[in-house]
Amino acid sequence: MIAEVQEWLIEWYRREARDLPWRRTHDPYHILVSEVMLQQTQVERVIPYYERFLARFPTIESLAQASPAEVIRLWGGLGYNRRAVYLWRAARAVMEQYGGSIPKDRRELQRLPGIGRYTAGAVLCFGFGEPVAFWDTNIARVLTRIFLGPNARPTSQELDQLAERVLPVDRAYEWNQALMELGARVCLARRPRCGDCPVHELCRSVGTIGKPRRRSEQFTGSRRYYRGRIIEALRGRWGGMRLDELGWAVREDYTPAHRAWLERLVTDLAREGLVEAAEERGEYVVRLPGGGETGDSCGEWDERAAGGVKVGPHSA
DNA sequence: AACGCGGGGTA
DNA sequence: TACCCAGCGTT
Repeated sequence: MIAEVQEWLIEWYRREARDLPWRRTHDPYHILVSEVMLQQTQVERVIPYYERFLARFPTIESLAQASPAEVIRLWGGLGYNRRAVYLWRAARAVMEQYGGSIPKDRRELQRLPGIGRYTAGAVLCFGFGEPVAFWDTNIARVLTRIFLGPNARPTSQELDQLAERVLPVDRAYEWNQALMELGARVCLARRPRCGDCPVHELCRSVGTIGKPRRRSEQFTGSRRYYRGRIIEALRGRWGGMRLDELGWAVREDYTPAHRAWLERLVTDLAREGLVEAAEERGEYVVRLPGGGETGDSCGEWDERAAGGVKVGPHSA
């Protein structure tokens, strides 16, 4: 049963696989960039960002030498901006701790910022060609449906064991890619297209329907929305912005009465390394980290020279 | 275990 | 409008 699923699914993948740019490389750095971008983000949206990012930062060293501000700017529109900071920090860490070579070890990979269980496994398998088992939401759904049935609710550990048990160690790359390809195009969460599935004859869930999603909350006007607006406003401002100026840029009805609200957002963003808040000439100025006149266009950005996260006075 | 984190495409 | 989406870090 397992061997048949492996055979049919991989055969289907060889015939049907989309020609995605990260499937044309085994460079661990390129794979890492693609996997971080693909976290919670659709394939079609990632493709142009992936191409642009690697055109600007073809090596992990070039990424490590950039300012976080430039990486955040290049990330603009992709969403989850913290990923840009994590990726940049990971590049710095690889340069400093591993001499520029991404570690070929699961635990060491998972110590890097922004790299969790899934991404570490994907880098090992797709970058280094290691026969490792791992799972994301797609793989979890596909494996659960095929091998456990429509009512199964496996724990994380059970999914680890299942993925491990059904992994064909001599064809791990194609197997893992095939599972994700099937999950993305056929074995859909809500409406699986079992008629198009290469393993529907073997699947324990064939013909069943996915469970309804939980309602997504309102985005416009949310905290997330304004965080995104703040980063977007700062992307076009190399000199930074005064706090009130930033307030006007992110909401039409801004008044100084909103200042405490805005300060809270800015200090949280600063703590996460997405912005830099500093007092300059008596003004409270916010900018992307390392994006000021001191860094960016000329040479390597130095974290120590920037002095880490600064937060200006809370009084007027 | 629960929560916060973006954004654009599509029905 | 509401729904969808190759996770991770924090609490």
